[in-house]
Formats: sequence, structure tokens, C-alpha cells
Amino acid sequence: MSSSLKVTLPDGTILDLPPGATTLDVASKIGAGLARAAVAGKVTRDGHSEIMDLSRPLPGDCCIKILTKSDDDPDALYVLRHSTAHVMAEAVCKLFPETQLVYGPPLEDGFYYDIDLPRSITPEDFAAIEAEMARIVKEDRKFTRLEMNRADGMAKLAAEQNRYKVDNAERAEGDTLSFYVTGDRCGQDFEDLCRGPHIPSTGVIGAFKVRQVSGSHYRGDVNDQRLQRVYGTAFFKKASLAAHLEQLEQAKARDHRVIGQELGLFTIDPLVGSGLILWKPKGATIRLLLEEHLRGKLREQGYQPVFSPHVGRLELYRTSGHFPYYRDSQFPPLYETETARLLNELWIALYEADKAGAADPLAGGVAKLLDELRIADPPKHAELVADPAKPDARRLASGPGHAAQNLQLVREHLQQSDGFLLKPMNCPHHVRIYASEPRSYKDLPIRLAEFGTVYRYEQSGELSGLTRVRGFTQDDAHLFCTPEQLPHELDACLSLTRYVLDMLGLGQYRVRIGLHDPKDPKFIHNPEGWRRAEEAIRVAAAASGMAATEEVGEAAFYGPKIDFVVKDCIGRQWQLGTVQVDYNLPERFNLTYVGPDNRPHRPVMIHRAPFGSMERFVGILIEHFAGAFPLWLSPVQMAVVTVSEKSDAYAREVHEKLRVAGFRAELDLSSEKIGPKKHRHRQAKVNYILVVGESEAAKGEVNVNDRDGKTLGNRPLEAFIEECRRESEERKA
RNA sequence: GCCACCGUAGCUCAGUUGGCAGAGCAGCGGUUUUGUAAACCGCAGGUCGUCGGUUCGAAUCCGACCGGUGGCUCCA
Repeated sequence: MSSSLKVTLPDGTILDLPPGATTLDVASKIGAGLARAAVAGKVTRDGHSEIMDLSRPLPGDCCIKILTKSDDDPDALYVLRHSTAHVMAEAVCKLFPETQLVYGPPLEDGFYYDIDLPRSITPEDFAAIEAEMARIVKEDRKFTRLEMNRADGMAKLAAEQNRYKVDNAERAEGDTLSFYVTGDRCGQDFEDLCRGPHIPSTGVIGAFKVRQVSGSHYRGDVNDQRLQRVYGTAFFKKASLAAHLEQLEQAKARDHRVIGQELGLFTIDPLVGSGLILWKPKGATIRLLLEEHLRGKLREQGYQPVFSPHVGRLELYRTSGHFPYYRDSQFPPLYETETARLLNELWIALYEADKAGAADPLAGGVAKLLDELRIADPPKHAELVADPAKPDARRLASGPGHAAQNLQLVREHLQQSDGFLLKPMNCPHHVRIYASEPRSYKDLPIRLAEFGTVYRYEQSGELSGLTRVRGFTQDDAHLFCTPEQLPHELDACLSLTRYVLDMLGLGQYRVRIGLHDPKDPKFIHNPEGWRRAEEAIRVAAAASGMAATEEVGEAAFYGPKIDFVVKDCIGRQWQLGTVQVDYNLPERFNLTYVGPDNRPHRPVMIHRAPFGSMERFVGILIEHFAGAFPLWLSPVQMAVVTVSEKSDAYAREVHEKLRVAGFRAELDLSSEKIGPKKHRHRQAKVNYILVVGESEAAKGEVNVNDRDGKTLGNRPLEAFIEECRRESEERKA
């Protein structure tokens, strides 16, 4: 062990310090000002970085970056907010002594603390919590780290009788447990089991706010204890908090639900149903322009159009696996007859009894359904249920080992009378289009495209404007190809998805590789299929050069996927485009093509949707542009505004010429002054406002104004049309 | 679905301890003939989300439901 510690600073300087030196010692050695501003140290050793308390001894030779009171440094804010979470927790415990603390991490823009408290915390409590926090901050108490060996620590926690902390500690790594005391009077001041790091003292917290409270569940498990999650945020400087809150306010003005209402793009009507979008003409125009543009691209890339209906037989979805597995998020099935309903319920009950490994598949729920069937349809009941005197292979069998046979039997009876499902996905329909004729390897790849509307019964609490709905249209396509063609096709799908995002200037997306979780039964069991599909996905993502994160459990139930994820105006993340590889549905539907060897082969499927859902995409786009769409997408591109009635005739002429030239123009002959008229069209985000008065009429000109309030001056109408034509064709975002 | 909050005119909002339902903007009709962010006069617009309860009397208090917002959970 060396007698001194070598500490490398970000600029490359190496400092020698005595063993046991702390980050604060490093800061002090550099300068007293830095020591005052320091809040923690980011210590890097062996390529591994860790943020440490100012007062903790450095672990050995290392690189160090001193984190200071800077609202521009995410690391510094992370530490600050973690500490502020402790302060808030103390305040809540003081006000509500029966509070049990659970977990309080920092977030990207603040922090939360999960608490177990019988009484509901409401926004009215925030002022009292903040006042208590302000007191703690004013006392400028030191954060003191306390380490204990695991046994002592566990004993201490057991004495506190807080199951959550005991749980947390049990899951913590290492032989020691650490606690942080907010103050230096251990045993008296507030303390919490915590890994750290923390700011040196509460006085460092310059500004904070308790923002909201919501429900949560312990460890994210709906069956576990319900908790309250109190959210807050903190900054070093008051001005930063004010700026942050101001920014949140401004973000709200971009909200597509607000803009959609103001600009008359869409509406959601309770009488029609929650989560069902009514596209008004202006919103429909935007969507249609996007669809038309993509259709052109698809033609270029060899896609073929198809159309399929909004419903399909339940048998279709039993084959695909959609039914009954995801029936909680499907609209209820439409049954042809009461017998069909009961047989379907029976099939589901048998299916679930089998999954659950029930000893007797005909017991419990199944028996009850059979009783119902006996009353509703005695002949069908007789056909299904065995006479104990005469065993028969064509009857339902009790006892273990008959699950597959029973399921098959009910399914056969369902051929006579079944039910329908509002389609949750387009793929089963497209698969049947593929299967409708013999396919040769020479025909592959076959790319079937449809703007297909699907219906999913999302939980009521999930619905949100255009971004989470119950009926939406996917710019869907299914590609059927040979395994050899897969990499090339995947690559083309990824490029297309990136093309649409880049075209609209949506550059801030995250790429997520969704993989299946072998432990989760919701994924189709086909290890080899998953292996090949996930391999293909990884290779394609890597080849595209995009930085992607792999997330286990995020796959579709039939295959892994690459998702393009964007954030909305309040920071929520939404999946837009998606590209998925599927070895499973071709198997379930027994799809084939004839290969060069004159033998049948199994095709591979790609599911892909560059926009994802038209609803969600347009919602995100509204927020991206704050309603001010580029010329080519704008529902109202220009408004012709008269100075007075004297120019009405000329205004009509201008309006008509714009219309003939293919533009979407509005004519405003109202008898107001041009100030308020112009103001109104600017509010409506009309790209160009053309003021026409007597002088314009005399010269055949228009006076061009943009929606930002700038007057661009006069020019001949023809010249303006030409300018707009160019701008529109450029599709500048 | 769960927790919290919210629901008054098309929009934004006011409405006192329970006592006749209000404003601005938008709309419509006039007047004005207007030169770049708001001319004037008038009219109309309401089952105060719905249903039930308490009360002499409910937008207001209570309950249930519907719808919305934020979060949780979910998201094939």
C-alpha cells in the first residue's frame, strides 16, 4: 500500500494526498472557494464511477470530479434531490408520526418518497410539509453517514418494526448497512437506511417544492401494500426552481389535448366513448397528408396494399394466440348465440385450468359452465358430456391428461357457432391473406400494407388524449420473407422508420430493443424461434448504428422488437415506430412457401409500423410543432384577409387561385379591422396571412405576413404561390 | 382497474355562511368601410356532468355513477 493517495483531476493534474483523504480535502487543496461550493465527489476507479459524500475517505488512487452547487450538473442535482427526499420524509414523519417510510429515490427532474400512511396526503398538506422542510433546511443540519455490520444493522431495523426497511436492507448488497442521520445527534435526529450519497448539510438545499401525490404499490406489485408517493423537486438556486416551474407551465401550453381543442383538430366525446378519437376536418387533413406521403414511400419500396375488416372470428384469434390470452385488454367478444358464448367461456375455463395445472379439468368453473349449458342448450350439452355408462372419445373427459383433447373438442363444436372480436391487431388478417394462395420463394418477400384500425380496451386510468386510446390506426405492414432475406428487410424497415421521424424533425427519440422474458408465461413458448428472432433484431439494430438499450420483458408476445420512443410535453415516454421479428405466427398458422427444392418452407414475418399509431403520432407531432405545422402538413396554409369590403372581390379571386394551385386557404371577409383579423389567424397557426386591400388589388399583389407576426412584404400573387409550392415540396419541418 | 384532485355557456373563468345563474372571448344581427394584437350597439347561448339524498330552499352539503387530469399498475 502506498503511503500517499494519487488523485487525478479532470484537467489531468495529479494531486498527492495522505491516505484517508476525502473529497473535501481534495477540494480544499485546490481552493477554498471550491471547498465551499462542493457538494460531493464523483470518483472513478478501474473504469467504475461512484458519487461519494464529501466527507468519505477516498478508496485509493482515483480520478475525481468535484460536484458543486450547480443546477446545470445532473450529478449534483441527483445528490441534492436525494437529500431533499430525506428532508421531505422527515417533514412528513414529523407531521404524521404514524408514517412508515418505504423508498425515496431521485428522479430526472426531482424525487419522490413512497410512504405507508393510512391517512391520505392531499395537496392541502403540501404547505405544511414545505414549511417543516424549510425549518430543517434553515437548521443547516449535517448529513452524517453511519455504517454498521449487517447483523447489527438488521437488528436495529427489526427494532424499528418497518417491514419495508427490513426488506430493503435484505436486498442491499455488501456486508455493511449504511444509515444517514440528518444531523449529528445519532439516535435523536431523523435517520434513514440509505446507501447515499448526500450533500454535506441541509442548508445546501436552495429551493424545493412538493409537487404532487399519487398512489403506488410496494415493489410495483398491485397485490402488495398500497402506498402514497409524494413527489417534489429541488434546486441549488431559487431562480432555477422558478425557471423549472415556468418551463412546466409553458410545456402545458404545448399539450396536444389543449392545442387539439383550440385548433379544432380532434375531439373525444363521452357519448361515443372514452379513448375513441373523432378526427375533425383539420386534424383529419394532417393525418391524411402523413398517410399519403407514407403510401408513396411504400409503393417505392414494393409494398402491396391490402384492406381487412375491423372484426374477425374468435377462432382466428385462438389460432394466433390473441384470444383469450389478452382478453382483459380487448373489447368484450361478440357472440353469435348464447351457446357460442357458453362454449367460448368453457374453452377459456378449460384453457386456464390446464395452464393452472388443475387436477380435474372438469371441476370448478368448468362444471358451473356445463350446468349453464345444460339449461341453455340441452342437446349441445348432451353432445359434449359423457354418459357415465357409455364412455366415448368424442365427449369431454375428466381426470388429468385430457386437456388438449377437451380443448380440441370444444373448439370443434365452436366451428358451428362462434363469436367475433374487434381486432386488437392486424396481423392475423394479413396472415390469412398470405395463406390465401400458394406462395413461391420467387414471390418473397411479400409486403402487405394497410392503415389498419385496431381496438384495445385500455384501462380507464391509462387513457390520455391521442397518445393512449382504445381505437387507433396503425400504419401497419407485415412482411413475409425467407430467413435469408430477413436482415435486408429488417434494415429497410428501420431506415423507413428513421426516415419518417427525421423528416418531421423528431430527432429526440430513444431506441429500445424489447426482448422476451423466458420466465414470463405471456410469451409464446418457442426458445429456438426467440433465439433466432432476437439475434436478427440485435444484428439489425447494430448494423443501423443506432444506440439502443435492451429491455427484457418488453417484447411483443410473439416476437422481439425495436421501438422508437419519444417524450411528450410533460416528459412521458411513448412508443411510436416499431419493427418486430416473428417466428411464431407463421408457425401457429402453418404458413409456407415453396422453395427452390420444391418443398414447403416456413416464412419469417416482420411486423412494422413507422408511425406506430396515427393517433399517437399526430398527438406527438402537435406537441412537437406546438400546433404550428410546416406548410406541407398545415390544415390551413394561408388566410386571405381583406382590409375592407371594397377588396372582397379581389380577395375571392386570390382565394380561388390559391385553391386551384392546390393550397388549403381560408377566406376572411369579416368586417373587422385587420389587426384583430390577423391576430385570430395567427392564433390559429395559419402559416401565411395574406392581407389584401385596394393597393394590392390594383397591382395583383398580396401582402404576406407570417404567423409569428412578421410582415414579409408585398409580392405578386403568382410569386407567392411559387414560393409556397417550393416550401411545401421541401417538406421542411 | 387503483389512489388523489377536478367537472358552471363552444372556450377561459367568477359565483359570499345553502336564498332569482354571471363575465370576457367565440357565435349571430345591425352600425362602421376600416392598413397589421382587440370599433360600437344589440341578441342568443345553461338539466351548474348524471342520478339520488339532506333541506322550506342545493351550483353550493352528503352518496353513487359518468367524464377529465396527474401518478400507480398495464401496454399483444
